[in-house]
Amino acid sequence: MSRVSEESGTAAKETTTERIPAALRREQILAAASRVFGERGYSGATTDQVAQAAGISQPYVVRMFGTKENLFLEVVARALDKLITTFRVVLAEPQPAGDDDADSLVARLGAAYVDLIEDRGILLSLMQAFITGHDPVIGAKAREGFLQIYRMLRDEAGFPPEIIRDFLANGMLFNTLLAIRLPDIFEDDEAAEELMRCAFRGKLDVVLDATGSHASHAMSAPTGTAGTHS
Amino acid sequence: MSRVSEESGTAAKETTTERIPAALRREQILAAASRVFGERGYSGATTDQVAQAAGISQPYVVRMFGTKENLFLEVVARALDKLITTFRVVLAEPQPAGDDDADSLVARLGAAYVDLIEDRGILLSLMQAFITGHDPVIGAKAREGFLQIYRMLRDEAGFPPEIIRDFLANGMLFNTLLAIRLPDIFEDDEAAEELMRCAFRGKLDVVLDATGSHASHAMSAPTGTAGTHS
DNA sequence: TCTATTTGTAATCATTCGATTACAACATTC
DNA sequence: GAATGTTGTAATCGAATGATTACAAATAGA
Repeated sequence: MSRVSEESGTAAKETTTERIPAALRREQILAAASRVFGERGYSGATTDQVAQAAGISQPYVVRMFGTKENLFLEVVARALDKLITTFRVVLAEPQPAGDDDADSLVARLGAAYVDLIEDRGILLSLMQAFITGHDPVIGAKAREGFLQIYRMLRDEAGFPPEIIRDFLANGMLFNTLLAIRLPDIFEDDEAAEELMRCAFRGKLDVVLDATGSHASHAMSAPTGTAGTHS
Repeated sequence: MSRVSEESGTAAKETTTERIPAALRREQILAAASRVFGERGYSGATTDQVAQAAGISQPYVVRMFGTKENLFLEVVARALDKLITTFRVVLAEPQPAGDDDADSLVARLGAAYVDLIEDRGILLSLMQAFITGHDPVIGAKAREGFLQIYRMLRDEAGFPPEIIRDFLANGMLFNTLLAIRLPDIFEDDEAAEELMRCAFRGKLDVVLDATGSHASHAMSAPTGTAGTHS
């Protein structure tokens, strides 16, 4: 795929180039960039790939955000905001009476985290930022973002360090399994299936759905959950 | 830093360009590449950076391995071998009588994993491979490598899936904390310190040592462990 | 309608980077 | 001590890519 804007491509992209308000176009670019950066990483992604995914020209992407780095930083900031907001919503919910505090709250936060997979690119863009810790600018933002999550879980959720550590550990495993594209081989490798059934539990369908890896295969618990419940 | 081989640089590199047997030079390149790829990732690293870290010219690096991709794949394969071997050594050890099986074995495997930080780049190169799962070639190798670890923990260590999941989760968190360079701000951020004390436990010194983040600071348990015990 | 602003692209530039080529210096063997 | 192989680099090529420029077309405001 070269640089010329050949209409009608095979990959998913925003078709039809019309005049759209800059603010809205900006959102489209950010959404496209989130997917592209999440997949290829900061260095691996190109502004042209983002442009094609957004259905516009490469110069427009660059002019809208000044630099590729600014675009990535904006994507990461948005992803972090979305994550923090999602957690705060869960924290604001009344906990289902009868459930013990911490244990159930952790489970609900974890479920909310997994559900973020629907907004493709958010989790992976964040992970890509974490992995780019060597970069002076991106690294600093990544560290601050990671610690912001930690402080939220400590100061707002009231978790002790050990609980937070385990929670973050599961999150990083989830990110890694997504990044390595393990869902792609769910049906072809028994070990992959076993690990993912164990790691994703009731959210297995959500993950396989979002990653486009087959459709139905349940076989776990007879507890409802037939279709997708986003 | 351009491309000409200016002798006497500031960064760590293999000085003095002498004639060295190809097999040995190959090892030097792999060691350098492990560090560079671990830091910058596959796309972010350049063959020239590897060459400078190895103290030789860029064309020599390319000719020795054919392509940058081959070099990365070799680095990752070596890292995986080292990891598997390390785990097998732990499994072959007689468990300290009196300790319950699984729990202590997990702890010893985890400690061995953290100690791999001494061989800089191994853990991060593996993590960088995982995160490059979108690439057809690298991704396939990464998935297979990840599953190889899983199968080893299941079939050789005899762990149930839940134990393996928790073990891998802690490993991914460890990798992420390293990649994001959290040790760099150990002294500057209380949340970072708290999280790392909790996540690294008795291995805190080993990590801070290996990452060059300050030297002594103990303050945890009065249980020996004064200096570095590699 | 005339002008100014906004929204967009084509063309292209300058740099970076993986790879190739050609060649030099050293070592080994007979 | 030539001949041959090994170890290494300088020079450079071509493609990729982030960024810039110049310009076109639509839109809004007077």
